[in-house]
Amino acid sequence: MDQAIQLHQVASQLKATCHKCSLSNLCLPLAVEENDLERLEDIVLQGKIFHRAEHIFDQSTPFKSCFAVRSGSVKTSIITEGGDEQVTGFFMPGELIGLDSMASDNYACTAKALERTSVCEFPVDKLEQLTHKLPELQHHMYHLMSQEIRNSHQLAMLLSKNTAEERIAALLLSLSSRFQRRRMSPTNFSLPMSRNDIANFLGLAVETVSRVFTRFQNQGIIKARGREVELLDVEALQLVTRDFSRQGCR
Amino acid sequence: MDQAIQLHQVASQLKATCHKCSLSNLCLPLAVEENDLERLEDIVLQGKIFHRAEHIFDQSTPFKSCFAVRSGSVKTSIITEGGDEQVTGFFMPGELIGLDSMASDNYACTAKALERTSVCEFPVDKLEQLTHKLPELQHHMYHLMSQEIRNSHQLAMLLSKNTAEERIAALLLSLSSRFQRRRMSPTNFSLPMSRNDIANFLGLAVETVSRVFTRFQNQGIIKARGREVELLDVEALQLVTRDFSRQGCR
DNA sequence: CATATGGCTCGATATGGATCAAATTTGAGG
DNA sequence: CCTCAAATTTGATCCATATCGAGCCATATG
Repeated sequence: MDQAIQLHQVASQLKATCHKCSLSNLCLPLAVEENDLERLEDIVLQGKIFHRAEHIFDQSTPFKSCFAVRSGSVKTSIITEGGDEQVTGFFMPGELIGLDSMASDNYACTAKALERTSVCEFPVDKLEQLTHKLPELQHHMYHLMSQEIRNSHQLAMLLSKNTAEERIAALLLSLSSRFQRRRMSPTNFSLPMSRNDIANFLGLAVETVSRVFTRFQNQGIIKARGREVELLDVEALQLVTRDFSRQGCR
Repeated sequence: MDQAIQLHQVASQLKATCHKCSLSNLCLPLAVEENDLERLEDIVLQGKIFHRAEHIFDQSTPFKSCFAVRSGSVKTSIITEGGDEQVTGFFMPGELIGLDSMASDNYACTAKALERTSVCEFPVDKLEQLTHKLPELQHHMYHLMSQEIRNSHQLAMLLSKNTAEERIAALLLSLSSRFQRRRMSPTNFSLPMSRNDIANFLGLAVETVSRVFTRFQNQGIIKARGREVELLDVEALQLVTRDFSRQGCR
């Protein structure tokens, strides 16, 4: 086959289709007028696939792009000089990764696919140029970053004031509402991350996470078999989290 | 005196002078070309004074402005439905408050002056318009917000993985470097916040904070009389924080 | 098939820091 | 200088969770 034609086909495949994306109501396009969408599509590198455990980017390598999750899920974490890992977030479809890196030349964390995951890449230089032209998009970026700060504060609060049960209930409810946002079952889903990741993220020992899961199960609040979770009594979970707002924590 | 003249004088006093501000190398003007500074000055309401314990803004009231600290210091905190307070940050001269509120119509937290404090007010609607015109300023805003996310992650890390001693050492070092940035003594300063605020911020009991202070003192690492602190052995402090980076945590 | 490996769970024990109670210091008014 | 309230410190006890040890299951490997 003619190589030029082949290249053209590849280009067409890569050619973005934010228009058609089912996540456009969550992701960046949300902010953009229909007729400006093409401009966003011009800069995005769409549909990159990563397999389980593959790195989307690595801490301390040159910061180039933000990434939106299209399908699958991603874990971000910081590796300290001591070699400890701290999970800083879990990202689901429609959510944007890399906002914590815009303050420096290098990525502030490592992003790893938790399963087969498809992402859209937004090169920051182009993204910044574009937000400069589209005030709505700029506003949306501020919005997303601000939300990220708030999530992070909520997490800090969870870590500093709440018990193991409260933390885990909060995480389950957060995941639940994020599944719901994507029109999936809010009570019946499969956790993309291991108990280890949960423990690390919530500042607990794996054993504690495990124990709380079984305790919840014995109380009839959830049903859990491995990563498959069913929330049997959402109100009870909300009660456990007490004054902890549902949308908090990531 | 003629009222018109009087008003004019007030206006002149309020008229911004980012040009002359000694903090312009920390604050927003940093990003702005000399000849664009006037435009920033046009939108800023400069030199508002708040006394100790006065609120600069309140959680859940309409979000209007970000504030830069000019002198003094500010504490931000979230009040949960249960009535608990969670301190989310301490802000020193040159630092910007309110970035966590840009995602919503209301302030996400309450900002309270810890002492007699002067702030510059940046109405967000105008600030956004201006960042739209000045790409450098937009970039700087991204930078600041990203830094805030990172600080918040660092705090979460501190809260989830580190001991009481490590947390307090990290806070002292953070304050130290922030004083240094303002060309003040990095080893001899007075804490703007109470032991209670420190405890709340670091997720500890007041008693624990107190005990760690005396322990550090007995070890000859610091000297503390009330809020006056002298860091006698910075290296020892850094050693305590282990793998915790100095600029982290706020 | 046997063995290794990683993820998860369970029980027993240890401990850092919370909590409770009380003494001491500091600071603002009068 | 005195008084009262608030902030800080100190001491004694308690508890949630880490830690250690071990077993179990599923999947991967030689």
